[in-house]
Amino acid sequence: MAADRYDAPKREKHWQRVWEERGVFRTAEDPEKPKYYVLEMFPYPSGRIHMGHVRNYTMGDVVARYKRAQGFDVLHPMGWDAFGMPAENAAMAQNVHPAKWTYENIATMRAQLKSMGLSLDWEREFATCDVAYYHQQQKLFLDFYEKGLAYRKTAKVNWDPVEKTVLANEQVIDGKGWRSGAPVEQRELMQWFFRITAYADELLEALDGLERWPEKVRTMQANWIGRSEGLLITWDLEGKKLPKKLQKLEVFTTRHDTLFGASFMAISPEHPLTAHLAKRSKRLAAFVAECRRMGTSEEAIERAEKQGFATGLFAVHPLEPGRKVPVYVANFVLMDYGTGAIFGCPAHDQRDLEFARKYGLDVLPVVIPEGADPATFEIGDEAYVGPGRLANSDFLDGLTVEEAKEAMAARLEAMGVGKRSVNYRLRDWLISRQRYWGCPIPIIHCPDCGVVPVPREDLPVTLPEDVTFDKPGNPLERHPSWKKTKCPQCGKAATRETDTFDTFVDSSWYFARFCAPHAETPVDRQAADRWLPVDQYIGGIEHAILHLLYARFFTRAMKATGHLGLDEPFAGLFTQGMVNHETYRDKAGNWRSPQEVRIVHSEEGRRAFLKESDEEVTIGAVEKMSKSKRNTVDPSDIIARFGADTARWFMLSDSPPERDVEWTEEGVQGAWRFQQRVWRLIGELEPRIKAEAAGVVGAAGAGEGGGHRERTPPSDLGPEAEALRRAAHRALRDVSRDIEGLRFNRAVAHIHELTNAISAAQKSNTPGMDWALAEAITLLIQLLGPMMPHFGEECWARLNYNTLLADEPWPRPDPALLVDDMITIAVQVNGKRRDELTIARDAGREEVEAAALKLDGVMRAIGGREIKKIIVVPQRIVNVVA
RNA sequence: GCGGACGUGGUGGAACCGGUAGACACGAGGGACUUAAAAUCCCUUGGGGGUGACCCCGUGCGGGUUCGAGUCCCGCCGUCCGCACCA
Repeated sequence: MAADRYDAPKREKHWQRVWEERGVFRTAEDPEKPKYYVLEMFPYPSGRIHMGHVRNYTMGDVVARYKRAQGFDVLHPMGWDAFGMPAENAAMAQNVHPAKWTYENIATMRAQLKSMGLSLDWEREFATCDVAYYHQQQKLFLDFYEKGLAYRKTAKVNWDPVEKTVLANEQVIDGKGWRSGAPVEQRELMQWFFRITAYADELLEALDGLERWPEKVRTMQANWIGRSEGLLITWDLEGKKLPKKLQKLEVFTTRHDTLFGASFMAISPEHPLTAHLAKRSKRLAAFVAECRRMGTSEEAIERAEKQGFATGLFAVHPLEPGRKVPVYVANFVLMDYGTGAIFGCPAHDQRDLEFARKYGLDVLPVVIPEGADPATFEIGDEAYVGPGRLANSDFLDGLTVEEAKEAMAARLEAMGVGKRSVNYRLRDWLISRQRYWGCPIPIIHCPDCGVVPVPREDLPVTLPEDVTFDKPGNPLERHPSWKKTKCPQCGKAATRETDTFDTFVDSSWYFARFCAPHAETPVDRQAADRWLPVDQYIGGIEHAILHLLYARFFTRAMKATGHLGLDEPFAGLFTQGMVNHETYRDKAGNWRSPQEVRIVHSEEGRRAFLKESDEEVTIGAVEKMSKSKRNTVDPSDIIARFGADTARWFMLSDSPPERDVEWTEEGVQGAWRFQQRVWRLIGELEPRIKAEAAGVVGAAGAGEGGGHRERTPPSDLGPEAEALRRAAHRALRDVSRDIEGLRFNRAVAHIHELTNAISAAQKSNTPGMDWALAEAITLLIQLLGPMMPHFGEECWARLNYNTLLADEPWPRPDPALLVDDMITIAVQVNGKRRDELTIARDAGREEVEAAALKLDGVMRAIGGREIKKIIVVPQRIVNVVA
C-alpha cells in the first residue's frame, strides 16, 4: 500500500516546473478569444503568507483555471502592495533599510505563492514601491492636480509630539500615540487631498448597477457616502455686537418641517463664531479646550454627555420675528458636517431632547402621530421621530411631514433665508503622509511661485536611499539635501514636498496597470479597454469601504484625465470570510500554538494536551488567526507535510466561501485522505480502463484543438454502466454550475459524490462498465483539476493522456444523460410524506394519481376516509387531501 | 441607537421558484483485516417509541398564510458584522 501513496510535495514541484517551462499561464493576448480578468487583492509583503492568502488565492485560482478551460483568454496577475509603515517600523527596530526589508519579504512570499501552484502570469508582476510603478503614479497625480481633483488645504491631524509624526486614527489609543505613549495633539497642517466628494453622488448612484457585488458592501458604501437632502437656513443673531460676517448663522437641517418646534441653536466648538466669542470669554475658551481634549479620544466621545455653553446670543426665528432662541456652543455639534451649526428641536430629535432637558429648554411637539390628540400629546424621555401630521406650526398645520418639508422649503426659499441643499457624510480623501516609505508627491514649494508641480520630464521624483531611522520624524524632512531643489518656474532655491502618498493611492489603480505593466504611460489605453473591468475581484471584507471606494473614485478620475474609458473597475466582487482556529491556553494562562498541542477525543469530548509535558490545556474560542493568540498555522508547514493541493482542497471544502472557515487538523487530514483515495482508485482501475484505451483514454487523449472531446460509448452499455454515466454527467453539470457561482464547498461535495459513485460501480463487472468507469474517472480528474491542479496533472498523466490537464478544454455534459426517464417523487397524505412513487417522467396526471393511490403507505394513511382533493405537481410531488 | 446578515444533528454545512429536511464532510460507535497499531474496507449515527413492517416529534421561540413552510408574513429571543452625536 505504502508504495501506492501519492507523494504530493515532490510531485507538486515537478508540475510547477513543467507549467513554468511551457509558459502555460502566460496571458495569451488572443483577441479571438473572449477575455476574462480575475484578480485577487494583492498582498502586503509582511514577511510570509498566511492562511487568509491561501484561501483568497485558491478561490481566484479555481476561477482562473476554470475560465481558461472554458476557452477564455484569462488575465490573472499578481503584485505587491509594497509601501507602508511596517517597513519603516522594521527599519527602526532592526536597522534594516525599508527597501531591503520589503524586497526580501517579496522574494520569500513569491516563493511561497509559487509553491501553491497558482495559475498566475508572473511576467506581469510588480511592486508598488518599484520606481517604474510610482513614476506612473506621479504622472497620474499631476493629471489629477491639473483637473482640480487634487488640492491642498489645512486639516486637523493627530500629531505625536515625541515621534514628530502624524498618526492615523487607529494609531491613537486612549488619546495617546500607540508607539510613544505620549498624549496626541490636534494640529492644523497643510495637507494634500483628492476631491472624492466631487463624485459623491455618482459613486452612490452607480452602486445600483453593481449587480455582482454583495448587497452588504453596497449598503456599507452607501452609508459611508451618507447622502442627505435638506435645507440651509439663515438666522439673524442678536444680543451682542458682532462683526458683520458673523451676524448671520447658517444651519443645515433635514427636518425643516419642525422649524416651529425650535427652541435653541447650537454651534460647534470649532465654529468661527465660537472662536470669535472665546476671545472675550475665558470660560468659553476653557470649555472649548475641554471639548478638544475629549475630541482626541474616539472612545471618550462615544458616551460623553451633552454639554453646552450659553453664549448670551439669541437667534431670531425666521418665521416669527418676535421669537428668539438662545445660542449655545455644544460639544456634540461637528464642525465638518453641514455648517457646523444646528437648530435644536427637542420634541423630534433625541440629542436635542437630552440637551433641552439638561438646560431647561422648551419641548414643543409639532409632529403628532396619527390618532393622537395635538392638545394632549406630550414628549417624555423619547423624542418622537415617526410620521404624523404637523401641529402648532402655523401654515403647516395638518400637513404630513413630507408635505410640510416641501411647504417650508418653498416658503423659506421665497423669503431668501432658505436654500435646498444636499449634504454628504463622505469627506475628501486626505492623502498626505509624513513618512518616508511611500510614493513622493511630485510638487515643489517655491517662496515666490508657491506650489509648483514637478515638470513631467523631471519625473520620477525618487526616494533617497541614504536615510536614517534612528530619530523620530519624517526622514525625508531631515535628509540633508533631498528636498533642496530649484523652482522649475523661476529657478530660485525651492524645496520639495516631503509628504508621501497614503498607500491606498497605490492600490487604487494597480488593477489597471496589470493590463500593460511595462507601458511608458500609467495605463496602455488599448490594453485597458480590452481587459477592464475586472470580471471577478476577490478579497477580504475589510476593504469593503475604503479600498473599493477609492478604486471606484480613481477609475472615474482616470476617465476624466483620459487614462481609462469606464467608470466602474470591478464588475464582480466577492468577499471571502476569514480563516479561524481554536485557541489554547496553558495553566499559567499563556496562549499555546496548535503545533504545541495534541488533541485527544475522549468520552467527555475533545481535550487538548501539550506535546512536551502532557499538561492539559484549555480549549478556547475559535477566533481569527492572529499572532497575539498564537492560533496561526503556517501555510508552508502544511504544504511541506501534505502538499499545496491538500491545503487548497480543504480551504474550498468546508464552509461557504463568504463565511469564516475553521482550520482544523482533522479537516486537513480529511482532505489528504480524499486525495489518497482518488489516487488508490485510479491505481485499482488502471488495468480495467487501460483495456478500454481505444474507446476512451486513447481517443480522448488524441483530441486537439480546444473544442470539447466527443466520446462515443459502446452500444451495449448495461443499466449499471448507464447509471454511472448519469452520475458523472450530473456531477459535471453541478460542479460547473457551482464553480460558476463561486460555491466551492458545494462543488467539492459533488466531486465527493462522484467519487463514491465510482467506488461503488467499481465492484460491478456488467456490460460496458469498464468504459463507463474510464469516462467517469476522466471527468472526475477534470473536475478536481482547478482545485487540486498538481494532483490533477499527475492523475491525467497516469491515465495515459499525453496532454497537460491545464490545457484541456472543460468537458460538456451530454444533455441526454441529465434527464431520467423514470423519476421518484414523494407522495404525501395531508401534507405528510407517506410513500414514494417511481414513475415515468412524462406520466400524465391521471396516471400519477392512480399509481399514488395504490401505494401501501398511502392507503394506510387514508384509512378509508373520503378523498377530497389530489394535488399533483408534475415531477415534484403528490399530495392527497383526505 | 441606526443599518444589515444569520439562527438546521455532536461539528462544518446541503436543501433551486414553497414540494421526500439533514446531501457531502468531520467527529463518534460497532465490525473486518492485523501479533498489535496505523492505513484501508463494511455497517450505524437528529430525538423518542415498537420484535417488526412502521409510528410520533423535530430547522431559535410564539402565531399566521397554504393542500404543503427550514423557505413566505407578523411578533419575540439570540448571535455576528458595519456605522455610530452626520442635524
